Order: sequence, then structure tokens, then C-alpha cells
Amino acid sequence: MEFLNELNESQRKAVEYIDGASLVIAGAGSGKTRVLTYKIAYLLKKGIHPTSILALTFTNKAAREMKERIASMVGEKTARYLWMGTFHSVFSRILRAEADKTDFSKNFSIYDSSDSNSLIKSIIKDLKLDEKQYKASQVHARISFAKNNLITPETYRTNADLAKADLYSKMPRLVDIYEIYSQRCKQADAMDFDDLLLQTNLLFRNRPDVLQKYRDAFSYILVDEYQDTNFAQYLIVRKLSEEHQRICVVGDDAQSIYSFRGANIDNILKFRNSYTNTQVFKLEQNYRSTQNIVNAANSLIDKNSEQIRKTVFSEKETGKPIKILNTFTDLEEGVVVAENINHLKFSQNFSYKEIAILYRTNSQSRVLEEALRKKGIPYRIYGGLSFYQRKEIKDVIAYCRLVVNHNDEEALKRIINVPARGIGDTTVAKLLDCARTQAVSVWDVLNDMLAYNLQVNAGTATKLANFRKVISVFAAQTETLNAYELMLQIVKVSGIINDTYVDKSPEAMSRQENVQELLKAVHEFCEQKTKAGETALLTDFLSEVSLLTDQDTGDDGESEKITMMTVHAAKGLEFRAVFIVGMEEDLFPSAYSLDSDRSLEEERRLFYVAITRAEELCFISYSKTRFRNGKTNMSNPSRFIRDIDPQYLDAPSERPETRWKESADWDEDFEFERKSFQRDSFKPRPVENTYVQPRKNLTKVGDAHLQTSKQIIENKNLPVGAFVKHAVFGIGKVLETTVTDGNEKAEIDFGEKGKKSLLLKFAKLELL
DNA sequence: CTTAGTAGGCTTTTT
DNA sequence: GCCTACTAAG
Repeated sequence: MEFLNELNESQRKAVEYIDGASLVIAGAGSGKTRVLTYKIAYLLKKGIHPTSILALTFTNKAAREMKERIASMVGEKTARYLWMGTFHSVFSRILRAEADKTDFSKNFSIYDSSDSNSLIKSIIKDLKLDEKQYKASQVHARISFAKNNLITPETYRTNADLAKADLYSKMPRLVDIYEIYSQRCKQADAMDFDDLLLQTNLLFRNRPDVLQKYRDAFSYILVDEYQDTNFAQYLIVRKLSEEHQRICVVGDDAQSIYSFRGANIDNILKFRNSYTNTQVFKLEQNYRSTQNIVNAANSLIDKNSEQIRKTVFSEKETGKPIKILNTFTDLEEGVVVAENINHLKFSQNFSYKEIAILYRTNSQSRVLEEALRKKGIPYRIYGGLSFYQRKEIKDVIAYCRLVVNHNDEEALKRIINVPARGIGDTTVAKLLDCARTQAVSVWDVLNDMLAYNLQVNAGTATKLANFRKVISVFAAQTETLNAYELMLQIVKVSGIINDTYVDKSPEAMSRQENVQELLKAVHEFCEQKTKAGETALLTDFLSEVSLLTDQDTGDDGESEKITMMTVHAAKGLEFRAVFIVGMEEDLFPSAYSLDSDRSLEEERRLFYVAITRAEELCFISYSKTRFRNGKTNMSNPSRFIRDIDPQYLDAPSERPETRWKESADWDEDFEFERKSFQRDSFKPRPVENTYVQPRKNLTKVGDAHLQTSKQIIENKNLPVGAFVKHAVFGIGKVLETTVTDGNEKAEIDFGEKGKKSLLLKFAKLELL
């Protein structure tokens, strides 16, 4: 196995140890993924069948990339059969396969957090509790915490500590909400994210035969990012592996940054207690960063008390010290960062795609965007509102969910009046009430409004019946049409698109495009599945789509744009140059983390993650003032900057003009400065080199559309046979043009991407 | 029932 | 500053 020669001593030892439990502590940039992939390849070469290897990751992206790398080593035919994916996707698959042994059907819906929150909100209303006292998101966090720790409503009720905590946080009836929430989820045949782990645990607990089946099936188990596992995940892994002990977990306690999601750093710190005879392997050589960056990061993390001690070192060049940038305002911070980026680009031989700006909170991206745009620096923002969370996408998905699972109440509530069909809040409330009092689903009521004695007038009853009919017609086709064909039907017939056709606003155009994009994704999904000989029904698509995040839709990474994202999102990535912005008290570390040492240490680890993303250059910036939540606040440099050994820093003495002013005229000066920045921002932007990911505020996207629309074809007659270029589909040939309702439509052959029928006023075609 | 407009609330990170 | 939830008018 000559590929083992590509590993260093400790990596190779970690790969070759396959006889028992092992813990691989992998420092930042030490080739963690490499060990994991080589180990799987090693197992395969040793003759272990791919179907008996279970490899769990935290993102779909990580799973996909690892699978690709393994495929290149052992061949696609073998790699295809590996059980590799996120905890959530692997166990949702198992839960569907074993549905007859659970309280759910095999087509259960998956509630995302907004579905959960909306359900919780309605329960709080039903219980006539004060919505300010019981905030849905907080209640959800409590329920999520309980589920992650495998506390069911019944056990919750018997737990005095929890009762005390709830009383203390003024939510004594939390357990009642939790109980009803669980019932309603069951009634709707829906699981939330946490259920996927909880229900798996319940299944394994209640059905030893099922547990045994999977114990036997998975003869080797590997877990990536083990420091981010929560109790539910820990227990699943443990149950599956405790018999044969062939388990390998990989992680870095110094990069544990997801405790807010229930991750428990003790899982990795105490792994050795759970598996006696654990072999520990430490990967300490960092291949990513210069010595300066590694040393600076080490000196920072050294300030944490809870950690597995290790000596991460680099044998790369010494490199440059971390440069500290300080400015007076957050706007200026953006400008300075932009200037430095251009310096790197034009005098230091950096390309934009090698540069990243990292921040603590998504809201910081706004000012930075503005500064970059002014300088004409192309960028791509990751995070924020993901594709699958956009309203129009969620609407289409909700239709699909309801078609597949009629009991999916959140989906039903979402679209029963989308587009407006005269079924208002009052009617919906009546429906819900009726369903609730008779302990049936809303769909049951719709099916027999008379039997359930639904009190609505004849007109409303007809509207409801029509709605039911529409969904039923779709449902009748779930087995005959594939996901794409059915979703196309749904989009066309339901009328979701119609109102956006009429509406010519930029927002509507953007929505239209997003739906097209979704259809395209489904189309690709179907082609892939069909090629692999698997079914491509709507249920198949839905079971995957609910677990996708925008990280997975994220494109090439090849385009010449700088990357902007939160530090959390940057974990696992690397860039030649990294700018960490907003290093100020109350922002980074976040004000929320200050009440406990544990959470403060997590913030420090987060900063550690940020620094260790950098290969060559790292910049840290902070500002004296920052505009936040509609107000300007003064801020002090983050304590974490002082945690870094100054010998690795290049910190200039403060520029006089940015020094904190305490005189009475400070406010005026400040206002002046802000306005002067804002005035500039209204200049036209170089749209062609900036890509703005559609986000919460769609007006910016709209602007971009308006400006690009000059060079594209609008409602003009397009010659048949002409060649055109589309932003997504590429170059195509016009086959036919038609006019419907005054809108010109063209049938265009995009070769490999297939034939598409596009509305010219939306398609942004460029005539070639 | 729908829409538009406004007041009030809230703002960490996300599989 | 943004989003939501409520209110008033069509």
C-alpha cells in the first residue's frame, strides 16, 4: 500500500491502528481529513466491505468531499457503497428504513427550526401563555437541549433540577409545551432536527434486535469532528461500537465551537473513559500555516484551562507577524480592510480567491460589503439566509411536503393561502381548533368537513375543498412522476409563480429565479438518481433536501472573489490571507459569553479557529466605535488580542486621528464622518464584478438586476437559431419563441444542461 | 379577507 | 437597522 508513504509517522500510525478504539487528536492543519480518508482506504484495501464502514461527519460537504477523495483512491464503484454522511442524514435514512418500528411513517417530514418555532408559538398561544415571557426561540432551545440529552417529556417532568431551572427563567410550564410539541410533531408525522438523533436512540433502546442488526452491519465506525458531538450523538456511536470497539474518532478539542448546539467537549476530553484500551494518536505538525501564525495561535489557546495539551508546530517559513489594524469607525474598518486586500492583490501577488474576511456575526458583513463594492473588489458572502430558507423556496417545498405527508401541519399552514385563495386567518384558526379538539390532523378535517362539524360558510367550504383537491391531485402522482416532473406541476398548477409573473419588481424577479434554480436542482437530482439506478421520486428528494444547507449549494470556489463568512462557517477551510474583523469586547468575545468561563473559553477557541485558517498572512482589526442595533457604541479592543504573545504581533501605535476623543464635540465629529462615508456609498457600483448573494434585504439584489438589465435582452423578439448566454445554463441555441400574456418565452437548447423554456424578461439572456 | 402601513421588539454562532 | 405582529382601511 504505497499510499501510506504519503503520510508522516504519526498519521501513518493512526491510519494503521484498526484493532480497537482510537482517538486521533488532530491539531489545526495537521492533516485530519487526510488521516480519515486514508484510513478508510486502508480498511477497504484490507478487505473490509464498504457497506460495513460507517463514517459520520458534520456537514454534507465534508462527507461529499471525503467520498470523492476515497473514490479517487479506491475507485468510485467501491466508494459508492460506504455509509458516509452527516449524523442527521445517515440516521434519518435508518429511521425511514425502520419506520414500522417507530411512531413515525417512512415518509415523515423534517421540521426545520422555523417550523419548530412556529409550532411552538402556536402552542404557547393555545395555552394562553404570555408570548413575551415564553419566547418561542428560547422554548425551542430548551426543548432542543432536552432532546439532545435524551430527556423525553415524561422524564423532564420528573426532573426537579429542570423544573427549578424553568421556574428560575420564568417558564414553569415549559414541560407542558414540550409535551404538546412532541404530540403535535407525532400527529403531523414530523421530526425536528433533534428528533433524528433522539428517535434513533429510542429505536435502539426499544428494539435490541434493530440495534444488533446495525451493530453487525457496521463493523468499523469513524467519526469526524468528534469535539462537536452532543450526548445523543455520543450515545448512538457508543451503542453501535461498544461490542466490537472498532471505532476511530478524530477531532481537536481546541476547535470545539458548537456547545450552543448541544456539543459537549467532554465527549472528546473523556473519550478514554468510555472505551478502555483507547489508543491515542496526536497529530501535531501543522502543514498549513507559517510558524508565526501557529505560534501566535498556540500562545492564545494556552490561556484556556480545559484542553488536551499538545504541541502544534510548523516547519514552514517563519512568516510575517499578525498585523493589527485599528480604526475609528466600523465604516473605516471596512475601508482599511479593502485597501489592504487590494494591496495584497496588486503588489503582493495574491489573488482574490485566496483571501477571506471572517467575522463573529453575520450582521457585520454589511459595512464590509459596502467598502468592498466601492473599491470594486469582488466577493462572495456565505451564510446569512440560505437558499432553502427563502420564502419562495420554502413555499414550494411546503407544497411538496404536504403532498407527500398530508399530516404535515406546518407545511399546510404555510401554503393553505399561498397564493391568496381566500382562506384567511379566521378560517385557518377554525380548522386548527376543530382538528385539535377532535384529536385528528387538519387534513382529516379537510377530508370530511361535515363529519368533523367544521363551522364555515359555504363559500369558504368550497375554497377549502378546492385546496384539498389540488393537493390530492398532486398526491395521486407521487408514484408515477419523478420529483422534477411533479414539482414542475406543483409550481405551475398551484399558481405560486403566477403572482410573480405579474409583479415586475426586482424582488419578484429574484424569487422567480430562485424557483427556477430549485427546479434545476431537482432536475439534476433526478438525473443523478436515475443514472445510479435509484428512484427519483418526490419523497426521495424531500428526504435529502431538508438536511441541506447553503454550505452545500455553495458554488465552485474557483471564481476570483474574496470570501466573507462567519468564523463558524470557516472551520475546516484555509486561505492564504485572512482578515479577522471586529475584534472588540462584547462582539468577540460575544457579550453572551461573558457570564461563564466555559463559554468564554469557547469564544477563545473560536478565535483560535479563525487565526488558524490563515496560511501566510493574518490581519486582526478592531474599531473604536461600531454601529450596532441602530445605535453607535464605543468599544474596546478584545481581550483576546492581549492573549496573543506580542512577539507574534505587528501592532502599530495608534494613529492620532483615530484616538478616542472624550471632548464634548465628539458626537458631531463622529456624525460628520459617518455621513461622508454614506454619501459615497450611493455611487453606482461595478456590478459585473460583484456577486451579491440574495439575502434578507432583497433591495440590493434588486439594484444589481436593474443595472445588469441594460445589457440583456428584454421583451424583444429573439431570432430563432440565435445563440444566447444564460448566467446559469451557459450558452444555448434558440429553438422557438412564443408569446403568452404579452410575455415572450423561448425554448432554448443548452446542450448538456438540457432544453429550457425561459421567460425572456427574467432569464437575463445575453445575445451572442 | 386582503393589503399597506406602522409600532414595537430584537439582534451569536447552525447541523 | 431589520423583522414581525398588529392595526386600520379597502
